[in-house]
Amino acid sequence: MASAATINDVARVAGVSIKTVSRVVNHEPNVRKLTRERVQEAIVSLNYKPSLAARGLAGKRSFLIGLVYDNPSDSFLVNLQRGILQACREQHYGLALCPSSEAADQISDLLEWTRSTQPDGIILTPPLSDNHDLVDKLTTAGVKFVSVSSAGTGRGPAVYIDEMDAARAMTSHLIAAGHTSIGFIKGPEDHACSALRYSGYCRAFEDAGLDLDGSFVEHGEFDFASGEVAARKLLAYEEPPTAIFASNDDMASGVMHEAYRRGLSIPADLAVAGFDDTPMSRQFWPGLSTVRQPIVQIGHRATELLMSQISNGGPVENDPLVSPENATENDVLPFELILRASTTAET
Amino acid sequence: MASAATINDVARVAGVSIKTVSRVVNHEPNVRKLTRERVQEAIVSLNYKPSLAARGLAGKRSFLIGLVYDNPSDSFLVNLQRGILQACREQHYGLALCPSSEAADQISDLLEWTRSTQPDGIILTPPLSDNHDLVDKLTTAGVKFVSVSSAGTGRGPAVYIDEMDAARAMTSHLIAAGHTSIGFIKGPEDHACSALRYSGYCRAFEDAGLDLDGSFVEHGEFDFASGEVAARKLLAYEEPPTAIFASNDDMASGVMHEAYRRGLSIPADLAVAGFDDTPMSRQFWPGLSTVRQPIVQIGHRATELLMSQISNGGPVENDPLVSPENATENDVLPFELILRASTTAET
DNA sequence: TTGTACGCGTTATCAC
DNA sequence: GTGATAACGCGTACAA
Repeated sequence: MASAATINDVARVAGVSIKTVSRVVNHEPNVRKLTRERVQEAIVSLNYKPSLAARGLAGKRSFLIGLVYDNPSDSFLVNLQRGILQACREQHYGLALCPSSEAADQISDLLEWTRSTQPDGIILTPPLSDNHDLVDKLTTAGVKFVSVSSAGTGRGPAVYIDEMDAARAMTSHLIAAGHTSIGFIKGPEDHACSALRYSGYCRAFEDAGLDLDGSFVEHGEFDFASGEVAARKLLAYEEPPTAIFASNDDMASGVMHEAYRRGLSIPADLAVAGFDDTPMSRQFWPGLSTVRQPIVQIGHRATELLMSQISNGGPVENDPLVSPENATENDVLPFELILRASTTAET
Repeated sequence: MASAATINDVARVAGVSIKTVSRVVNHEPNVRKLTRERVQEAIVSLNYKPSLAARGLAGKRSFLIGLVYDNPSDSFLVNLQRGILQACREQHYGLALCPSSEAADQISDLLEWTRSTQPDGIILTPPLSDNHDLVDKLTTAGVKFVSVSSAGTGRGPAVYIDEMDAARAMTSHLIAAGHTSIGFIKGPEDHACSALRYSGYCRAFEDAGLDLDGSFVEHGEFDFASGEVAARKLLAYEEPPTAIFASNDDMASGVMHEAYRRGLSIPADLAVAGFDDTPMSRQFWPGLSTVRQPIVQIGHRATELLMSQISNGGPVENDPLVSPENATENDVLPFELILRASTTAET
């Protein structure tokens, strides 16, 4: 194939200097309308595309952002990627993936990756975004980032939902349905959302003036197997709970499995609720009540925040003039309670 | 932060020329062991990482490969990425994502993407890999690629499983379990695997000397909703099939939903089988019998093939000297029949 | 408003 | 075996 056209070719065809072409390509001012049009014609006719590599070398930007993750659920990762890629396409950016290596030193690995790939910024997902040590090191290393995290720890920009409120809403729904004995399955400690979801569960009990029976709380690892194990414990009580709220859908599916194994019927004998609204939750029988996070939007918004950080040369400052009370309010996106048959009589 | 060390810094510290450093970094010959060690020490002490951008500019390679996809299932995409990233890490390559745009002209969009991102090669997934027009244009454009596809169309290297044989095996399993009336739900036409899986289903009937009742074949779109619709039709017959083989798990979950809605019990009243072994299939009640593709390995292998294509400067030739009969045999990976409770009496 | 000259960090071509 | 030096394609001073 003919080697691709360069900026020089465009300049020659348009009869201008490469600098002018550069101006047009980068939408800089100080170019006459006529000249701009001539250049644009040349660009089209030559099918010219700027080389990312050259731009990265010459300029300071690589036009690449990184997505860093550590073993998230499939649908979370895919939907996040969807939102990010959508925003990237709008801004003519590329996305490079950086799955955090399993055993090794995650922090230095990530730092090395940023040094060789040189993304203009990165998006951090839980539980990495909840790792203060990591976040601090990124900051001192001058790496721009945005967290997708439930922990508004004030350590840089973040996009998230109100996990506490979401868990409270789901628990309240169960209480409103008549349940007073509700089991809860917590997530792993290194996820900030685990504690938040748990506190939402507790809050709902307080709201309703109910006593919290601590023995109905089990610990899980956000996966199917740990949900099964936790359910086994919860259902072994003499007077087991009549509802179980697992703090994510995978664990909830484990609960359902265990319930069916014991011949229980859902929701008649046991109501089950999850969190995340994975595609699975709709496909189960009965459909699983759950909390939907707008993950695609979260990815999109996080990317936008990252972009503005990149162009401004620093973290987005809260602008007290614009929104005196809570300048980062936009970063908290709304969740949605999805009620299906696993907690309600009707289909 | 201190600006990152460059090849010049390394050269200075090691007391050699930059070319020698380059030789060491790229594992080229013609460097004395002693020199090599000195350079490596300098690299470590300076924490030097070559700049991808500069390499891309100077050399012809970008050290980036692209993954092109069009709306695959979450778990397929994630697992494929896993395998690809694993291989990428081994070869010090980066992965860039190219989700094929929805409505617009997929082919020219993809071509433009390759021209601006300049990956050293791309990995094509179904149904794009089954699109002859696309594949031809990539070939004439000189873009190196590997297909992840069931269609060994001879249009370039591909990695896949024997879809026909897999579907035949699953169908045979159902027949062996005593079913003679088995419904089948096909996938969309633009996926090459759809026809292959269907022919496997037919083959199994021939193998068993059974008559094929064509009226038990429905069409689906590889999603939950179309599985429900197809099941509704199949189960509406006066003498409905006693088993349904949906050609992917999402459709199978729709079948299970519809079965439960009608008060049928699985597998007693209706056996259900799927294809893909998505995580979901394990989490359903009862567990869904399905076919497991080694997707992670497929991604890994496809990346390896792409890499060798990149270094050899052309598609991997079949080497008749090494494997006279079938030089591309390695590219057909084994599938695995996963039998769970949805088709068998035992749990 | 436009153009010139230089540098970004690496690879590649030759000499030595 | 090793080392100067010229590309690679583009951004950015600074000059015009």
